[in-house]
Amino acid sequence: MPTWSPERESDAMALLALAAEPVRWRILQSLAAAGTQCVCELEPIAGVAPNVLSYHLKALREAGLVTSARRGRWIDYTLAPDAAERLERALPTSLPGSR
Amino acid sequence: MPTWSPERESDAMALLALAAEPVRWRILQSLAAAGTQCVCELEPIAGVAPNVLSYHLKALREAGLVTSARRGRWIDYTLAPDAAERLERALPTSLPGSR
DNA sequence: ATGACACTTCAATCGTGATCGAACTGTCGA
DNA sequence: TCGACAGTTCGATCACGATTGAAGTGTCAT
Repeated sequence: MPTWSPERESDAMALLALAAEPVRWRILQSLAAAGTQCVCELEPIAGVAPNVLSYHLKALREAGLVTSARRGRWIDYTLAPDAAERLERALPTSLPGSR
Repeated sequence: MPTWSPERESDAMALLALAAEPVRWRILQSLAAAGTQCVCELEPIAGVAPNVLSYHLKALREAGLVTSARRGRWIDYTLAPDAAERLERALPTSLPGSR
């Protein structure tokens, strides 16, 4: 079995669906640009209520696109190291040969 | 006016939403691999009824991701030349400086 | 000119995922 | 230990896009 497990098609679509949602798109973009940010910093960027933001952050977490760590009262979110690569590979136009 | 207009954020999300749908994802992937294909060739790949396929093809057409041309009874679909590039740029993790 | 074929369009229904409101957990300061 | 703060979770509702079924184009062969 390969050390690197290929993303299945359904995973690819799920990943793209995650990125296609406005709130999550902005979160990912902001994290990609700023590195690590706590939820309170993401809130104005996302432009939604805390519970809605939390809902989307959970989705991103469960997909492994972001990681979270508590720092006192706050919780910091960071883009997963392989997030960009996984998203690129999820595009239907990315040729399968090029990893 | 520029021949190439920058993709707005909302366009980026719309583009990703198009690619995130299973039927359209397969269409795009197949066209990216095979070049040009008529609807009857896409039908088994998409795995849906003709009218549903048509619905999705229309969405891709209106987004400029594919082009269509009638050839006798058949209609050929081709991936737009800039489709792959536009999709890559639509990812929230693609840095804005690199075009 | 008529029927078969290849595909599109339209109106109506259905499902899924995003949002809302409220309650809950965990952390810190006074 | 009490209250305020930072986030999360939960159940219910809503909205929107995908599907369905049927009717409508356009093209070719006979």
